[in-house]
Amino acid sequence: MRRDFNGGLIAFSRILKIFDKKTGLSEPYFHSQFRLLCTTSNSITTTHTFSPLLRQCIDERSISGIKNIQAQMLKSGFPIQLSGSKLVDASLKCGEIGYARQLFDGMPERHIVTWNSLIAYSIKHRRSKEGVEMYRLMITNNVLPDEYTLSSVFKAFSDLSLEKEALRSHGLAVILGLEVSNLFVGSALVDMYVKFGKTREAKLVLDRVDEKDVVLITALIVGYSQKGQDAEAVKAFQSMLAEGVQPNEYTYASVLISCGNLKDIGIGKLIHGLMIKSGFDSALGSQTSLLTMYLRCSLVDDSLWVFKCIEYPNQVTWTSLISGLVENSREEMALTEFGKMMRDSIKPNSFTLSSALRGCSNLAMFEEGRQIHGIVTKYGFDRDKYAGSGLIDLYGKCGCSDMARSVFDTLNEVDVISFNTMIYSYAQNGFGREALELFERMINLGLQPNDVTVLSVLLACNNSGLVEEGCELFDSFRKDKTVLTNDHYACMVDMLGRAGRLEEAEMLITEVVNPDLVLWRTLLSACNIHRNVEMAERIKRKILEIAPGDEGTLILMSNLYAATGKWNKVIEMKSEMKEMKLKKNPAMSWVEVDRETHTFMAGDLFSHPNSGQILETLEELIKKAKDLGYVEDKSCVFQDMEESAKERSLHQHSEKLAIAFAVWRNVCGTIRILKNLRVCVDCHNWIKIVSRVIKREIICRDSKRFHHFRDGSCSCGDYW
DNA sequence: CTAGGGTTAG
Repeated sequence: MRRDFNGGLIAFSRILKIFDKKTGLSEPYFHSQFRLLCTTSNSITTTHTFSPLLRQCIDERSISGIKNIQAQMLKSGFPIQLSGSKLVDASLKCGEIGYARQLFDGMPERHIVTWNSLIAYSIKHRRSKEGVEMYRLMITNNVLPDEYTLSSVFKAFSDLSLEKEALRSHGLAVILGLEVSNLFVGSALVDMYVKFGKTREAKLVLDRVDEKDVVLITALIVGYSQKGQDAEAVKAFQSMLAEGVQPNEYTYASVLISCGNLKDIGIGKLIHGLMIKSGFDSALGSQTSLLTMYLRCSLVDDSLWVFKCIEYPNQVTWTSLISGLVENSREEMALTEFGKMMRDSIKPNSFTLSSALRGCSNLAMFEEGRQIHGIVTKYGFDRDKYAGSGLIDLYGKCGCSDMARSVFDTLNEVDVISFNTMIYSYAQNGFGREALELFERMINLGLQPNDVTVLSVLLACNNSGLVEEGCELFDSFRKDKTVLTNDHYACMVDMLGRAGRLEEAEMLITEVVNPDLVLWRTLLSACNIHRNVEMAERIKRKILEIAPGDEGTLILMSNLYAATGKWNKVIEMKSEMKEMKLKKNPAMSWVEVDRETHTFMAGDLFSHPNSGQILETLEELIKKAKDLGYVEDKSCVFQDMEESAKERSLHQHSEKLAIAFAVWRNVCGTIRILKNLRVCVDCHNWIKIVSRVIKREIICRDSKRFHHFRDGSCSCGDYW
């Protein structure tokens, strides 16, 4: 025993010299540690006697058992602090941090393991604040942190964004030599800098660590991947292989996400191969990332194959599949998979629900979307901003901006994206004033608008004929040095162009560095509306330089020539289109009746099973509309034909067929139809009157926006 | 007796 004391003394004084020099810690620290060494070496027999009993208490999670043992310890004359760390550890393992803390506070001397246990437990159980407070207490009590303390406390610093304190403790790790020699400390540091968003610092730490292992390198790869430095992530992965460190499921899980972001299917498939070879292709986390990678690269079939191989997909796996399918325009399949997920009793989260909702809104599936709204409510995500923006998007795209607004108003937290979604809902439904009001509120709340906000606001002005407001806003955005894209310019060109300010619109395009097809075509379409053949021909030449034989351009020109009676030019355009083997997109409309979608094509009177009843209803509707003053507007027939044939062709437009069908099926409430093209003037006039005839609201979503027809007028104010 | 990394997102 004496020798032990001496050995301990020598060792401690040696350490003390080093510490003194580097940390300035004082003698009392040395004495306290030394006394602890003596007492713990005395008490070994005691703790050993109680160890099996404590283990039993832990197994049974019995805190009363622990208190029993504590009482016995006291009775046998041993002060708690001698075996306190065991009791603290056992209490923590029973989940009783309160009692552990009570024990801890009653100990006049605490072994470092006791400190570490409490700190680690607090941080692991989302009580980082308490963990850090303990850590500070430890320092002020002159207990020097060790590798265990540091590797847990760094996580708390990143949780609480305590960057300054983190740097001080990093310094301590450097002084103690733990940064380079202990992998736990090293990877905790790398992870911390990653969470602070400082991948450069993380890399510097990694470089200093003596012998790198898979966890350390993976922590860095995760950082690159999450910060969008995807090329760096792949590079780190490659150098890891070169150094002979074997990746594991965590490594694959994150590097594959970067491959997906890079859309680098070559390296993605190579890594898939490595995964199979090393057997990590059966780990759920890496399988999920593999699935995501294939979906990001638009290889839907490969991703479905991966999914089929997964035995027990979890919430994240399903969510990844559903959102990826929606992203790849496979909405129907996404909704089917969502149904399967629910049948498998896998709980959805707000990501799952917002993806499923996006699937519905892309297809304007109102009823299906309402069902999912029910699920949102059931799982308590009604006020969640992710699920909420899915709902706002759904109701916006189904033409119900008031319902969208009531969702928006109940959210418990709003951010730029919730505002954007709501402003866009107003914009596409033509509620410009409401959109602008919301935009102002967003600014007052101090939220920084992004490119989507700017586009939504301009679109709102455009769709409501608020040309002056739109121009003013656009000027202010330009002055603010907001980054304006071609989409923003296209919106302005459309706004000015449709208002007949064609020269101004053309001037605006000259500002754009790289004017694209859409921009010119927008202007061309404005020329079409205002029958400006001279300008249109000029624009047409410009477009055909960028995109020879552009289909949309030829169609627009042909329509313009038709509208101005230049039939020989029309024939010229048509033959050119024929030569290019171009066919006009057929005009189509959809209507959902009893959760079933029916499709109608212009001029197609016979393919629907109920075409007889539909035509009968249509004739009746046209007759009643005529009684209220409907007259065919033949200016939108772009073919050279007899007047009566023109009328017949107008009567066969797809939206008229769809509405007739909905009326025949006696759809209750609002009739909602969808169109792939813009609604024509004649149909617009007709639907306005029909809404009065049937005393029902008709909402029509065309390729650009919504029209709400009610009691003889339309929400667009005849401006679209 | 105490310690480190991952996958879903409007």
